[in-house]
Amino acid sequence: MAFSIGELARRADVKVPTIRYYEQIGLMPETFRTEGQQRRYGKPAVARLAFIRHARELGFEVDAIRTLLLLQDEPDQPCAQADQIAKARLKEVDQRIASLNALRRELHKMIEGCACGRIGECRVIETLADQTHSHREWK
Amino acid sequence: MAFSIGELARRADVKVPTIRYYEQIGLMPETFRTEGQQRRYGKPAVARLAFIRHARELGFEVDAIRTLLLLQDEPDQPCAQADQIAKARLKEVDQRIASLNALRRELHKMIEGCACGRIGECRVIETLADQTHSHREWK
DNA sequence: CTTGATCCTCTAGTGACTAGAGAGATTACG
DNA sequence: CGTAATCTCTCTAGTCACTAGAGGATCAAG
Repeated sequence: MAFSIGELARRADVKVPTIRYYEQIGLMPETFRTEGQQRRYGKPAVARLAFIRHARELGFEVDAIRTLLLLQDEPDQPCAQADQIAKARLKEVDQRIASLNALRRELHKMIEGCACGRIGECRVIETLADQTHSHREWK
Repeated sequence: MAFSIGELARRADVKVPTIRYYEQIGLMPETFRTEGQQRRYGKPAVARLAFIRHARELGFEVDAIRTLLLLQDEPDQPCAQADQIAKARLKEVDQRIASLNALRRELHKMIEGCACGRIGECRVIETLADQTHSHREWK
């Protein structure tokens, strides 16, 4: 039922020291320990940790992830902030999807054009450079 | 025609020391200088820098960006590697889009549900946690 | 030709890990 | 039960991609 930090690392595909680091900065809660002070975890820790990993891979900062986890941790809190946080994240997510789609199209074109031996007119830079300043105001 | 590093920073929306840093690590080419050793840039620098900024925002590592810029810099190189690089990036981009879409749906649901005063069943974690290990093998 | 903004280099600090040392805990086998 | 192999513990230091600051030079406007 309860497993070690190494097992958790394997299950969530995150390195052991990273887990300890996440505990230190408060992303993962402090967990219970054995007599000899070794950490033991249950299944929820796997989901939470896997979530953090994915969110990081998607480029969210730890602070943003913290707020997302807060929504999860306290589902009964009044909507005001939660709604605001969710909306801000949504906006960011939409922008990222749009940018990635633009890049996707360009890469696709490059691969297509590749059939004839040369990359040819490569417009990767223009694709991403020309997205007229989409400043995200939340941090 | 030629402008300063501060002007470049404004146009590409990147901080001045970051530009110098990019030059140092070879993402931005060394540029010409004034008598007094101050850097001067032309328009292409703006596009390149804006591209780097966007790519970084999308979570690409500097090394990945370097390879993308290489495609741009040498459009006549034989297809073999270029094609491979483009394909690897495309795969990654597709995965990111998929993950972001999943997160998007969840956030949307949360905001919808918010109308009635509570967040209720929040499944943000499950959304991103359950994406069965999508190891990217390129670095 | 001065003055204030901008630029130079260099060193050091930040966030988010990642690696390593040295010591203690746990588990698996005989 | 003993002991060897394999974790795990804490702590310090290193990495990557910036970011900030000191101390001084240069530039452009008046």
